[in-house]
Amino acid sequence: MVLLKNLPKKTQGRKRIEIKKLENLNSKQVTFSKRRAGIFKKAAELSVLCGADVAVIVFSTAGKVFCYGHPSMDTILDWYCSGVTPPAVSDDTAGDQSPNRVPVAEFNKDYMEAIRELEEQKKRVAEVKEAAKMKKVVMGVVGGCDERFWWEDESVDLDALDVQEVEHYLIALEDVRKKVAARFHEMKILNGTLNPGALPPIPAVHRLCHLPMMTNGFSGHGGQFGGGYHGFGI
Amino acid sequence: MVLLKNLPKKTQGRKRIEIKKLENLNSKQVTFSKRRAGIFKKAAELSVLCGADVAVIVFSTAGKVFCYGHPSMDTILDWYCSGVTPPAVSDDTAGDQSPNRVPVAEFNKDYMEAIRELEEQKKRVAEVKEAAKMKKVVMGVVGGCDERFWWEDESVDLDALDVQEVEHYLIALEDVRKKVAARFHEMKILNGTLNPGALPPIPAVHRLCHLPMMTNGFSGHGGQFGGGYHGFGI
DNA sequence: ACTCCTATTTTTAGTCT
DNA sequence: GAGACTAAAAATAGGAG
Repeated sequence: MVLLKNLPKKTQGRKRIEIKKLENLNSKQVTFSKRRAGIFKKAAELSVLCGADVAVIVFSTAGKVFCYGHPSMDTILDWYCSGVTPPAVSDDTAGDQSPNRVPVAEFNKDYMEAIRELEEQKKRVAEVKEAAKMKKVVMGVVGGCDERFWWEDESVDLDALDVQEVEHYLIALEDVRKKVAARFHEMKILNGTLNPGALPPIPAVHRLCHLPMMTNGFSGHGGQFGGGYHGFGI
Repeated sequence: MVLLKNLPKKTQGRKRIEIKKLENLNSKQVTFSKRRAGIFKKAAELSVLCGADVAVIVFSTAGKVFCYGHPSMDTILDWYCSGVTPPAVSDDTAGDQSPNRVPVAEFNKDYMEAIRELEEQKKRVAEVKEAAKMKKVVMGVVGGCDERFWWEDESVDLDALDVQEVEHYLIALEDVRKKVAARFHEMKILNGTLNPGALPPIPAVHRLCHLPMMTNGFSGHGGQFGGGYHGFGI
């Protein structure tokens, strides 16, 4: 048995609305923000819960773009556009047939694959080649292991590197930053605490779906952590 | 005053779940279906309510693809990928700045050149890998901090960190990146490669390629939900 | 535009068919 | 898998700061 008092209502609460174009500019903007955040959150949850890979792109009427992608926008669009079958997961359902794919446009599949492979190779070269140097420099900032190593004597001095080395270094570094940033964004989205536009965006990749030749792609598939998000206010 | 009888509950109703990978295959599939539908519905509602243009791509773990797009998948991806500016629309909200759109030039890297470069890189990879192995071996012998290159996916488990830790990590990284970027810029200037003041040091954070464009945002949706949808089982 | 609030609507986890 | 059902969880409209 519960006795319910007739308390005065503080707000009228949520109201049902019809799903039709909102005419009021302000409420349209507010709704856009709220629901956009809602969709990104749902997308992130879907990817975590079900191991699904998801991309969401939203254009506001003002033409501003917002997107979310796991493991990254780049990866999903690559898969989608190229018709490449994404890697199956171990606990995959058996008896899966080839995915029905919707080729977005004509493009050169071989070219895309070559580019992707090339970028991967480049990345590996850059990472491995600059490994020790990179670690040294980063350790200086991040701190951590204070052991001394054999390579510490050769002080990693940025001045000692040539332009190309520094550039490689920078590219690898940017890649790491992307991974961490992506993970950070995803965590915030899952957290529901995301403040759109407040954080540095994940650099997206140049890609053409319909044009004959593809991008030089700084491809760099966002990495295994994914979940990139960027946007710029409504 | 309301008297509530203690009726026997027919089901236990919805239960709270943690947002983490679902281990049970069946419930994962069911959840995938339900939530996927939920996201598509939300996307459609967003586009109707706010006149937004939206695309959603979902890959199941089985590699099957599902997507929704308004006005169409192709349109959204074209806009997103190419940076083409869609026609403006009267309905457009004021105050749109149509900011620095990055031209998508630089796209027609020649296929042959890409292949050739790929071969070159492949050759280098072998030797660089060898060098890396040696370094690792030496590191192992030296002992102490037995971590591998910290930025390798295996050695830094971002999933194991909480939001604050990742944020800290990110800040530190960004710091390093800035230093390297500054050095890079300086070198290029010294090199004569770059005219002083010509460009900001590192585009990283500004390197978005698909910058805001005007949407045509035509809301003359055929039905309540425009957009296309297709998909075929999990 | 963003945060906080709360009443209400909407979604969905679990179960059965 | 796909539907139907229920009750609890989550999202959100509207208002205030």
